[in-house]
Amino acid sequence: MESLNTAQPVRKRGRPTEDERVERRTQILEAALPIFLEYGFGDTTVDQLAAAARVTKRTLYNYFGNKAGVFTEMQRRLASMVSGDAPAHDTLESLATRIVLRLHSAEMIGLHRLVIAESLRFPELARNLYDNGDLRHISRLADLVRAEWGLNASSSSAAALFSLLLGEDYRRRLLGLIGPATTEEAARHALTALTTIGTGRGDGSH
Amino acid sequence: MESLNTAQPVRKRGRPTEDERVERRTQILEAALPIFLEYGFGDTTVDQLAAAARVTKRTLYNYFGNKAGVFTEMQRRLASMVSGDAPAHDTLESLATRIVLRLHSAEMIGLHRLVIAESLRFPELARNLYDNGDLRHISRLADLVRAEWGLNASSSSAAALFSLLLGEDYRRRLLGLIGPATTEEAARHALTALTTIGTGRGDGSH
DNA sequence: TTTTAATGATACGAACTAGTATCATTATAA
DNA sequence: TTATAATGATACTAGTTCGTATCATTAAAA
Repeated sequence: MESLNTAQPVRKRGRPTEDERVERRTQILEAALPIFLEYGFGDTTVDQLAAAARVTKRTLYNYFGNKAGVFTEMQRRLASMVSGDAPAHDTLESLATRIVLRLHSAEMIGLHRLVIAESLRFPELARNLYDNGDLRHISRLADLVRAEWGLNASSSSAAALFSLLLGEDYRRRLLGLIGPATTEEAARHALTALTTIGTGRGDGSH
Repeated sequence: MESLNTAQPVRKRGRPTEDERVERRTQILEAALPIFLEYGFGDTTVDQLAAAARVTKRTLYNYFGNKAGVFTEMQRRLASMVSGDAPAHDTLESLATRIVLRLHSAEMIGLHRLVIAESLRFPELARNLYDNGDLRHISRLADLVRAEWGLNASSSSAAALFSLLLGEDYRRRLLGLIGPATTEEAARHALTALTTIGTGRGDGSH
């Protein structure tokens, strides 16, 4: 069921330098990510991983020991991916919009689905996603909530706001019922959530 | 070395009546549920299912054709499980508490985790969970929101309320980071969510 | 130059698994 | 009573997959 040789750019053979080793390492991990995202851990075969990275299984086992080794190594590279980079200047609305756009993207939905599915087998993966994802987002939201709404807005506002930024649409996307969010949808969604938390009643009125 | 059999209640052999057939059918499906919840679809073997149901593979294939047949048949029995039965008289607070207690239980978290993991392979399962779960909960919440808060509270209030009833704790449970909710935690959680939506700011103050 | 570590290509073994087949058995249906 | 459908118990087939092994090859290291 796998496509056979489609003009592979044959790799050189001999002994690699140290730089080439680290480069190949990242190359394998980057190739593994979309495979795991699509097939999950159990239904991804080592042959798939090797083929995607244009590497033989021999090399793959040489670098990572086994399949779980590739998986757990990959997750360490995801910290920056799940948290995203924070612009210096940000308003609550722009931050909320960026969070929605990010968490409702196809890549992040796929990643979350994978991590949830494998959370019992790979607890570190779940912990990593939560600490570097949710917690950082909530922390940044809390800073801006205090800055824009004053100190009487307790820290639980940020957590509630984050839950609304996910909302039903996020659940629908996790379940594969709808596609990723557009920029416009994300902005509208963020604004609605802000209004709901800021004024109550959640009817989006002003 | 007599028998490895640990006192299995050996089943009778001959031809079963129609009643016995339906009974055995449900018996197999009920036994399959916890297995699928624990191991997922891919890592559950047919031998496991047969052993759990105290039935031979022969019988299992006779009833359900194949492994996916057991899985998809099982999901039809989950409609009532995911929606729950609705008491005639309910206040918004009691309904919210019951929803939290239900959705944050170990069984429901396991089910959701499974459905999310297999949502791409079994889209019907995801659709079933969402329609019979989320949508019904939101609908019931919307009725009571209108009844207790008046008609000016739009229907989006119910969806936002539902998102808060899930909240960060639900995410933590999906990721296996914390255990199921106690009755007290559920009641407190529900009250906080109601206050957040009802008054805004989400600080739980009155 | 010589040695050696790493690789490509490929084959292989061990284990597991879905699904089928065989045969005796037994209770239901005719 | 007799024929038959369904089962238990178990073995089996065919396919898949993880991980290892073999051998030639090549470039870095000594």
